[in-house]
Amino acid sequence: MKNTENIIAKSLLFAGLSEKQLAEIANITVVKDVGKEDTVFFEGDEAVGFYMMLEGKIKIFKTSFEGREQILHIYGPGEPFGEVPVFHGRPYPANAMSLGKGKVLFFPRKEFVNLVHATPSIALNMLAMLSMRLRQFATQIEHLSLKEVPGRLASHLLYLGEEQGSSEQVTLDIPKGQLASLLGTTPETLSRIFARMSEDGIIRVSGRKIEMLDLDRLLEF
Amino acid sequence: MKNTENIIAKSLLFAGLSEKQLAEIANITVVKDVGKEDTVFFEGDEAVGFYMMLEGKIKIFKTSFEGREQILHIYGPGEPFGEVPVFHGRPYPANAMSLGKGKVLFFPRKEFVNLVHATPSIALNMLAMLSMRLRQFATQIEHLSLKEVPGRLASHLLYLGEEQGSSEQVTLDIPKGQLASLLGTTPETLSRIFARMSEDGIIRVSGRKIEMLDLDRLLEF
DNA sequence: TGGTTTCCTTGACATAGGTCAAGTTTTTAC
DNA sequence: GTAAAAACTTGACCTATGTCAAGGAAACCA
Repeated sequence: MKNTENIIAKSLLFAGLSEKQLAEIANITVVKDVGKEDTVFFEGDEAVGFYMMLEGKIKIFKTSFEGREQILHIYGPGEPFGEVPVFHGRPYPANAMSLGKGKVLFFPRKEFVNLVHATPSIALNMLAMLSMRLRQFATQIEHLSLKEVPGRLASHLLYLGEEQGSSEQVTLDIPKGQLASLLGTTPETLSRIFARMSEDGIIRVSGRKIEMLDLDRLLEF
Repeated sequence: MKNTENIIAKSLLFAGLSEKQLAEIANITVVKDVGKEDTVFFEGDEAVGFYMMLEGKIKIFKTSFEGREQILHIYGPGEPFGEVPVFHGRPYPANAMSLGKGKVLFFPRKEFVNLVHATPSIALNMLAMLSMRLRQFATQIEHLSLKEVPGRLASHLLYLGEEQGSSEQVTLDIPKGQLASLLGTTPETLSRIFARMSEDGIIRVSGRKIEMLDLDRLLEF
């Protein structure tokens, strides 16, 4: 339970709260273990609350009738998910599935709404959180509509570079098939683009490690 | 100014507030006239506040390097826009351009943030607002990635049908070229799909009026 | 460690939809 | 009301990327 409170305290959502408030929050939550490929909720399920990742990774995604999948987000420790329906009472807009073994923290809707009413700074943090997500979505829409797959891949690699603090090499944190789904394409196409970029001397791929050999051309996409 | 307060009072964002609170809100705002194709803000501009549409329509959009455009939203009277940067201080994530003559209401950032701090129910309304937008974005991403253009058009027509309370005929509220940009395609492709659906007896198009002749097949997309 | 399952890659192929260009129609403005 | 501008349509063409299929590599499990 130490770990749980630690993650809550460090999360953006609950930043700036007092010890006492944090304890109150931890109090209304329930920890759940999730196994690999466990579904936490399905699109259309009634939303009884939202979650925060404690350990592991979760993907939020939509599925087409034919079975193709588009990942909307991948979240890790400290990041909330499934919070959208909390504020207007409709069902979950997408599916949530664990990418491996892990733990999630569940916040029951009613208790959390009370907490928000009583704690304005949570509301403001949540506003900041949702704003960031809207911004991310706007970028994702832009990329899907206006960029080709190589451009989306380049953006993602550069993003990983920033996140990992390296402009020379990055390590994919998800399987390539999942990356394809995040970029709105298929594993086959992604694989071909990795191959082409390698031939062109822009990157060098070995497993999940990617060396970025030519940042200029990567930026051009 | 009567009209202005009326629109504020009826907006979802300020629903449930007292007369006095509404007057306070109206007090910090400035009305601006916009002409056809006036830009209200550009992507990357520093966000000094946000807006609410009073009269007319505004499009929020991104542009690719080559000049193609993807519309993210089209808003009408009573709907706020440009509010995302208010809550985390970064620049506007997209462009806003008027689709015709109209009026917008400007809310300076600082004053509005104070108001939100002082009025928890505005924060909660805003959370509901942003949640709805996240949901819309999720749907838009789903459609861009997982549906073909005919499917996106069909969804849009059915959506207009609901909005206009008719399952037989709808009237486009924007030019077809703009609709193409909203659906993430080009005018040429959209035009062809209109033609094809007409040939197939699914719809009948005359100018901006569209008769939906075969709802079943429209739903199948 | 060996075997099985999952993941990734590559080839062949089909096609949705983008681009360029040339009308045609509709709208706008004087 | 007419001319100019904008919006829309249609044709020809091309390419990015999806699908199906099969082989290879890597990861996982007992």
